[in-house]
Amino acid sequence: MTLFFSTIINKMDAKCRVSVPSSFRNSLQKQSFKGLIAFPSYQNNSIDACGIDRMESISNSLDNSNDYSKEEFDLISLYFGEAEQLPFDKEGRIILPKKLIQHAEISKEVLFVGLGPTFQMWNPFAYDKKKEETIKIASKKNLNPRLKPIPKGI
Amino acid sequence: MTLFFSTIINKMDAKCRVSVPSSFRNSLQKQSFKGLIAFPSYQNNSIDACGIDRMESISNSLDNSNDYSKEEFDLISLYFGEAEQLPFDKEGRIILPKKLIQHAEISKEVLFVGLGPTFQMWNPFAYDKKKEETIKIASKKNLNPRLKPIPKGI
DNA sequence: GAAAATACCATAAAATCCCATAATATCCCA
DNA sequence: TGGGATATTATGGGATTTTATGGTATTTTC
Repeated sequence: MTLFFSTIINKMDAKCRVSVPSSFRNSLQKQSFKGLIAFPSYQNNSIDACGIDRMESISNSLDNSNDYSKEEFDLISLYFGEAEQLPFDKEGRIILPKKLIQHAEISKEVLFVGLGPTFQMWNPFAYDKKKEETIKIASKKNLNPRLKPIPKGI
Repeated sequence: MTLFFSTIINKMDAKCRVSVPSSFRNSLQKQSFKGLIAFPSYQNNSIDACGIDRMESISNSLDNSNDYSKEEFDLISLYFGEAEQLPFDKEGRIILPKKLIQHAEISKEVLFVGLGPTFQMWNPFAYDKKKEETIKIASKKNLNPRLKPIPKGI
């Protein structure tokens, strides 16, 4: 299983090319499609992304399970429709499509943030704002990042 | 299951390299990612760390669970973003990123302390202070290490 | 043929490898 | 059990490779 961590900012050039951070790239390169799958997040101005492996397992799970609600099914279907398959060039860059750039309001810099099995791309400024908000809400509601018990006991 | 014990101090060099104590290293080397995952602790100026196996287990339980509110999920996502995946070099060292060095106020020496399924990295001075405080409070409240927690509000 | 997309090349900075050494720890056998 | 032989650590520094980022050339598309 591939997990994505950390936060990295890279530059987007005039051709809309961005280096995918090497720590992300290396695991994506090992998958059957050498690149990433990206879609506009429906929750905020960011781009959701993952490797083809995850898309395949989601697809399998959808195909084999009746436990998804109609609403979930519809949402996932929407995601498939809006997904873009972005291959790496020789240097490990992708080309960001205009639709996604507009959705995330990206201009010169792209912030990559790992979320475990997936990651996101942001306008760095927007990410900072989101981060502050998250912390504000968490402290107001007295949440902490302590995870609920881990089932297997690792 | 891997457990980390004991306290070891190692030197950090000019390239920010630190040897991970061999007793910690051996179990981490056996996991799918040869290295460790490190986060800034939200409770104090230390660095929390564990192996990839633990992260995979946490990630799986998150991915399959509906028990988290959106706010909790956002907060946990933040922590994934602040985590760093630090691979061993051939000598069994990691390179500490500046962000983590600053968070833990580390300069030349790194104290590793095992906490069972996880471990921490500290500035040795800060750890001594924390240790003293912990002992002071425990003796005042006459606490003892035991298996079951003492009910809150005592 | 013009515009867009893609491949190819170049470079500085950073990360990583590789080797060397000294200090420990561990082994092994009398 | 002792103590020399061997292996493993921890640590340092130079050499090499990778990464991020440009730019130019070539191919594709309509």
